[in-house]
Amino acid sequence: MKCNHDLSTDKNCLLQVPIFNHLENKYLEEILPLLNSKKFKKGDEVVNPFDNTSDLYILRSGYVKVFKLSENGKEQILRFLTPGEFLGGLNIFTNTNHDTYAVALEDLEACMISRKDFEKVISKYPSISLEIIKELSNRLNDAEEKLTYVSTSNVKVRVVKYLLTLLNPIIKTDKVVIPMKKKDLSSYLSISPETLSRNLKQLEDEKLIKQINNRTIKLLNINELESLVE
Amino acid sequence: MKCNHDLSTDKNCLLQVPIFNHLENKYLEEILPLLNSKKFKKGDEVVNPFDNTSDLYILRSGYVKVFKLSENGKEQILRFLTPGEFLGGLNIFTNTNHDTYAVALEDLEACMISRKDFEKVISKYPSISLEIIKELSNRLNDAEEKLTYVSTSNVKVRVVKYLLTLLNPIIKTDKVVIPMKKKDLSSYLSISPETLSRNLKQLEDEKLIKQINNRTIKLLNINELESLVE
DNA sequence: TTTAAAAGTTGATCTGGGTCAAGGAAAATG
DNA sequence: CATTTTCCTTGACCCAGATCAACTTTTAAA
Repeated sequence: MKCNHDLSTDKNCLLQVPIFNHLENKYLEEILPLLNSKKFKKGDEVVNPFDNTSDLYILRSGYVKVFKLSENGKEQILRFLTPGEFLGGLNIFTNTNHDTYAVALEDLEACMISRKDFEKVISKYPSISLEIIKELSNRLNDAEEKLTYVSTSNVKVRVVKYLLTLLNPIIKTDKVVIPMKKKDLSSYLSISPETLSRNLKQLEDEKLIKQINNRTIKLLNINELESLVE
Repeated sequence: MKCNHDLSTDKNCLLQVPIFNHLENKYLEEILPLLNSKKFKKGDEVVNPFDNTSDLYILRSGYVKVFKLSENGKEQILRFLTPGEFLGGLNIFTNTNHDTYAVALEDLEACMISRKDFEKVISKYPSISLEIIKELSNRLNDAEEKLTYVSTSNVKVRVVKYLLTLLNPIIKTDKVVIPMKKKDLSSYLSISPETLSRNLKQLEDEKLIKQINNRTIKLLNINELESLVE
């Protein structure tokens, strides 16, 4: 985890990120010196509820899983973060410990800004707050939607719904790639790995999908799949 | 959980509400004229995903349940709002339809501020954004914690955990009052009404609680209850 | 106050999905 | 590269909690 100052890429970081990239160039120049680069290796904890740093990270490259642990030690994956998204914010914003972990799923680079500096930036540029509010609103809705599915829909519906989210709306293809281990996917969907495996097999038996390899799935009948989830 | 404070004026409404009450008096005076009072009868929909108004409501008195409906029509209660909390914000902040409903559980009064006016207020007083960020962060954490419990803990643990949240940390008493219909509680806990009933009975058989009446429960052994949920 | 409707309880029954175990596939490691 | 470790799959089994039905209690309406 080494820190360095590479302003050109830090600037790319700002330009890439929704919470900053709406600002005018001269303002970005002001924020730039406050950023530090930080690298994490696959498996590193980016955030854990026991460290007391309350810095904000902005993901520049890589892939992060965010999860909680229950009292019996089971992992519930809450979301995956991709470049451009921020993490570590919760504890910053509320000053309370939220028992949320974040682990790098691959080597990754992040821009870090300290809590103190971030508070300065926010109060100077209120539009950043609005972007954060927007993002938090969307995360909240996702979480509440997920809670609703888990409590009211059966596993098959949830699996199919997930597969359909993988469809790229631009590139018209019926092949989707699961961007994580199936073990992580099963945690994300709140089911056991065995049940995920069996459900995919059943969908295959019903000629609705074809598992090309471990991560790639061909959707054979998208209309039929869509009608299953509503 | 009724609020006993007199919130009969719009100004009291501002003073009572975390997202505004940190502002100086002179600023409150400025915001005051932008507020409209609005009353709802028990059962009225305060927010529904199909109306296109994106006003913000601040609850002055009464009690609101916020929920989603699944594709099979089942209701998942997400949270209950008490005086001082805001609602309607999601659609304001993100401009997308989040399929969330809010219904008055009793007659209630709210202060309403239009989206346009609220945007003005926010950009003038950035500290309001910070309060909203704080509240959204907490709601997000609650939702994600709930998702974790529902997927990893059994019903008994969730019921006991809920009962313990009803303990008032100030007034030392072992009697708690469930502030809603058991039907709504079971939806909130993501279980069936029958299962809730049976679990409460079982806790009574184990001499851990005593059901005084439909809504009042005496916790007979708080330490033991706490150890059940870790 | 009576009546109707909704909420809550209890018993009987059933099943979706969890758990355990064991073997095969993939991925990390040196 | 070979080897070790982790991941994935499949079968056998089981149980927590849902559902259905009948009855009681509470609440709302008239």
